[in-house]
Amino acid sequence: MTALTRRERLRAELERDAKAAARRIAAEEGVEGLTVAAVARAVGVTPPALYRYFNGRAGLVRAVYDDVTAEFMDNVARALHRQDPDDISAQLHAATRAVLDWSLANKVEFDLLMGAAYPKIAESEEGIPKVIARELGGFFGVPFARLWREGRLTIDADEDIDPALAGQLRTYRTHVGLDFPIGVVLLMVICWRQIYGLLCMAVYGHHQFAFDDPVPLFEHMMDHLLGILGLERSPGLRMP
Amino acid sequence: MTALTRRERLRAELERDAKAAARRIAAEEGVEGLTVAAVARAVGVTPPALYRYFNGRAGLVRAVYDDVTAEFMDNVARALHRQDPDDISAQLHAATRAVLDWSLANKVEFDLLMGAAYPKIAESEEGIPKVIARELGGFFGVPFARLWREGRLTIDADEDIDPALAGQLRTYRTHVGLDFPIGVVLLMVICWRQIYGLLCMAVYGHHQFAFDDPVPLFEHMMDHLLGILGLERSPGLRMP
DNA sequence: GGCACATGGTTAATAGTATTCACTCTTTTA
DNA sequence: TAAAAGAGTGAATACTATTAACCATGTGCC
Repeated sequence: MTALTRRERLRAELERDAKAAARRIAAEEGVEGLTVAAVARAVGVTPPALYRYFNGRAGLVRAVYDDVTAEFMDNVARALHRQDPDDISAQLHAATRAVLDWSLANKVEFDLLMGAAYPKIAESEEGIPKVIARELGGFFGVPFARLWREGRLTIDADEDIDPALAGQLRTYRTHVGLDFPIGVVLLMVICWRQIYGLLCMAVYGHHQFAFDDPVPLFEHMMDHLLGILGLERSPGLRMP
Repeated sequence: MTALTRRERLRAELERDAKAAARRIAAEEGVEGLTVAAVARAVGVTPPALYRYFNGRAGLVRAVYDDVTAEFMDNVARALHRQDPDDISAQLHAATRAVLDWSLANKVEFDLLMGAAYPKIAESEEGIPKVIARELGGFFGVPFARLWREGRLTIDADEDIDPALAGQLRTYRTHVGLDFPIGVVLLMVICWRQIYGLLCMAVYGHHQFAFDDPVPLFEHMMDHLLGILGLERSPGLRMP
């Protein structure tokens, strides 16, 4: 049973409302518009009251970050699991497209997760939960691992990789907790580099004067990336 | 002769000092730390005085943006012109490396030029000078044009490019004012996508837990990009 | 030279922000 | 039921931007 006292219930409600207000304000006004006073107004209390719930302004930003991270992960995971479990091409395509769509629909949040606001959060006292890199690496790492097991990837041999780079690739592999040659990790990074560049172009509006709609570039890139992995665009791709 | 009145001289000096202080403060404290009050303190006047020089806080940010843009352009141009004028590989390599080095040494400024702060500036009343896209496109566009003229590029034929994408590529080509097939533009964008992704990874510290030093990844990427262009790493590369 | 005007600074005032502290009212608990 | 704990408020401090009124001084003209 919900053996919640009246106080606990009210507290949970206000915390929920405040988080929701913070997310909405951040999305509408940008992170710099996310102020303690604005959230207090939105939930109908005075600013000092929120200090019983959050660690000041930084705590509000952090709360939004945690919310947004969960939403993002969920989004990508659902896009991936919407595909045929044996259709790796569709899985990678859909997951990547989900990243693009979410990022475009949530530019402020993208900035928090992967942009300029990220380093500040990472350097905060709480830091970034290790889970994230592992989980996100996992989304893409698992299909890559399968492609490798099935012998479909053409990868560089360990000894052909610059030792400095190889060390970094091993660190990354350890972090996401997967077990395949660092040549596979290198392939993942090569793909991510391009995806991330396209995301930043689209979200930050760089070159927007020409590439107003990022989808044509995205689809062209996906064809290229799937090609690198020995795959083709899947006819069974399921978009939401 | 410098027929400057005392007043004009003092004004020029204060403007110069204020701009320098603004740049320093932004670099040290981040753009959010760049306040009218802080600059006023640094140059020894009261905050309202700066309103005779800048359009408030937004004007200060804009002044820093303009300064930084000029510095960035100059940096890339000098790295490029330091190379043998016939060594396209060295030119592209050096210019790209200059972009990376400058971005890492000036993370806040990078954010202003190509990151989250960029859209706000682009949407301000003054907008972004058209010159920039043209100039930056030119740095890389000119070597690409030469490679194409020399018949060294393998590019997609116009009719093999998705019409939606082709239209965007034509817009881009018009904007930078160069004259080659859109397949060449596509190659440029493919390269930029990867460079930009690597820059954002390095500057924003994404995946920093593993890729603390971005240079190994950068050099690996350059080998790949030069390969796409039918080039090899130049032995004559001159680094500063 | 002296006078009028333009320039560029000041102070004061308004309004917004974060944050801490002391206090009070309410709820919980012993 | 009385003590303790919790959660809000109001006041105070210290920042921030920005505008307005004001004043001193430099500039240019007669």
